[in-house]
Amino acid sequence: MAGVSATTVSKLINRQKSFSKEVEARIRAAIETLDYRQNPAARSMATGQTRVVGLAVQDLRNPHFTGIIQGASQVAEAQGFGLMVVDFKEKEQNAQNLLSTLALRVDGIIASSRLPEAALAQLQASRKPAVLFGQTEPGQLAHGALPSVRIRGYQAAYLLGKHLAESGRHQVTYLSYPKSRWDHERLHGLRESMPDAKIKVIELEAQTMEAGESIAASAIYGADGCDAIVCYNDMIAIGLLHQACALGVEVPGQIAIAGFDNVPTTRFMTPPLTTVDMCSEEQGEKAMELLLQLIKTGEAEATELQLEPRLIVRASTGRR
Amino acid sequence: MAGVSATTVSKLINRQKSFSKEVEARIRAAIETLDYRQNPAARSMATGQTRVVGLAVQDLRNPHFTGIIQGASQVAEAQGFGLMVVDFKEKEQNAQNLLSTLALRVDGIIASSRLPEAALAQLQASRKPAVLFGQTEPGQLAHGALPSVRIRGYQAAYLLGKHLAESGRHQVTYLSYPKSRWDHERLHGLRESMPDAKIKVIELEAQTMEAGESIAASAIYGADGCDAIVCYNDMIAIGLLHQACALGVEVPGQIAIAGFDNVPTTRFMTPPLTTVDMCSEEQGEKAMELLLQLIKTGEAEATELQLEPRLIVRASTGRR
DNA sequence: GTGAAAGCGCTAACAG
DNA sequence: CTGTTAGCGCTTTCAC
Repeated sequence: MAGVSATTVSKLINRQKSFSKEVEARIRAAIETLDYRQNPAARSMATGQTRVVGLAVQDLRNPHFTGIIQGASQVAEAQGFGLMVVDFKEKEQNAQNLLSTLALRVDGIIASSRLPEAALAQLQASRKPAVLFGQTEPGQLAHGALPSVRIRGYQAAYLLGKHLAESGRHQVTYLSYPKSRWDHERLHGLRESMPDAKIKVIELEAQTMEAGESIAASAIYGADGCDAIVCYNDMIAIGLLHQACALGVEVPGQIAIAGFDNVPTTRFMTPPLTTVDMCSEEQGEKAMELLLQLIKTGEAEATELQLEPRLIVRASTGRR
Repeated sequence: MAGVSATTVSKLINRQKSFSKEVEARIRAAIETLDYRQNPAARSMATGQTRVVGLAVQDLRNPHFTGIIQGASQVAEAQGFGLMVVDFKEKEQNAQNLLSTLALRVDGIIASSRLPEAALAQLQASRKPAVLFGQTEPGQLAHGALPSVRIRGYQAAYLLGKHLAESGRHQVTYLSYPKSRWDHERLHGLRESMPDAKIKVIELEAQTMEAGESIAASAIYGADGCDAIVCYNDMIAIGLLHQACALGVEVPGQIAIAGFDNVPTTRFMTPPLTTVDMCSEEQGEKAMELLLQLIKTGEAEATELQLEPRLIVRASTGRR
């Protein structure tokens, strides 16, 4: 040690008081030469804070969620917080256990509003700072008390539906993923934006490219005169589009195809996929900003942020 | 409290000794009713272990790395370890700071062998258990002392080159990403597998779909009779393929296109992309298994694992 | 402006 | 088999 007590060093590091130039210099020098670093575990025990936040998503493999992680990670890093990521893979059980273990290690949690009800309830009960992200209508979520960054699925679907209607599509099939709490709003928005269209719904078990691929034939040929297929998300749409081409179906000539999320690869499909940007990265950023504010100050200015979905029109829904 | 000392509870929880049925029952009951959970920070301070591991990748947005995270996350979770993810975004500075902060919070680190040299050196010097993943030739890495899960880029490229040669391609362009330490081996393997081909190299600044897209025209028209383009990775290949189609170039009729990594979307491109599977998920799994072994036992059976790349032939390199 | 003492919740070493 | 005694490395009163 070079001259002072541990207390003083602690205060300096945590910017708590002011110091004589001389002492400060001496301490900094010592820190430098000893390459001293705080021990986070000890600090945590003393303060009760970990400077780590948790992020729970339902599927690491979906670029939409990767985008959210990216955004959140950026902000956390800038503010000196670590990030623990958990993928609960749509499993009820999983989610609760993972979340409660996670909660012990972090100062706050960002989680998908699509977590199982029970997990959300538990999260709220835990009294840890927590922010939800994802698609919800104001007041719709049972655990509405949790702060959230939301983006309206209804609105997103409405924009898309209107675009399809204007391009002269009337026989629409919606590839639904009913396991998701976000699914219903998308269908709802679609219906209201296309009052003159006939909308058929096919329910999918999975939200993957493979699911879109294997449902393709029956989706395309299953309804007479089907001229548009809207998918629950871009993953499904990518699989569907691919298989449609393989079947020799013309897109958009015969059928228009669209999804949600604006996953980066959609732009590179042939034809490029029309989609609705759900602001993946921004959701992550805003959620993290809100959470950190909550952690630091105990309160947040706004406890609900709403982002606006943006329709991204590409060739897959062009006029025929 | 219900009857015993803290020590006893600690021992029970950590399965250190055996107990009378009666005491065990009483403790379990108390734990249940109090909903008691260990405080990880306190535990960490006492033991010096955090039960968290760190994972550093260079680009969260590339599904190849997402796959690695996925694999690692799976294994960590199964063994009760948390995972902190860090994306150093190819930035030298970033990597060192992030890594040293990370090191304080975790019991061990899995990192890309493509980290900047300085960061690798620091990692090795830190004496934390660490495992590298990625492409390296045996003994090639300067910091070869670090345990690693490797997959031979040379081999991967060799397989691909041989396939191209057999499909009658002779004028090959390699879209190189020289910033990556993995780049050179790929070119090398390509050259040796295609001794009769003329290989032109174009160096890229980025390893993104956009980079592939914007280089497309000059890559395709820049070399007389170019009949195949191999990309440093699938991201570049996806962008290139897309733009090639947009330019009206026939793939594979006029030009064959291929990449590396076997990113999930490659199968869904039109035409589907030929690529080499670099075992993303398995890399993550194996690396985590190795690391956890290292953490728990201090030693590992094998300190170097080698995975075998698999050539995935798809339509983008079909015969013309 | 600086330091001494106490304690955060746990585990480890040693008794009994 | 169970309890006692000491810390782990930091922050936090509260004096000086």
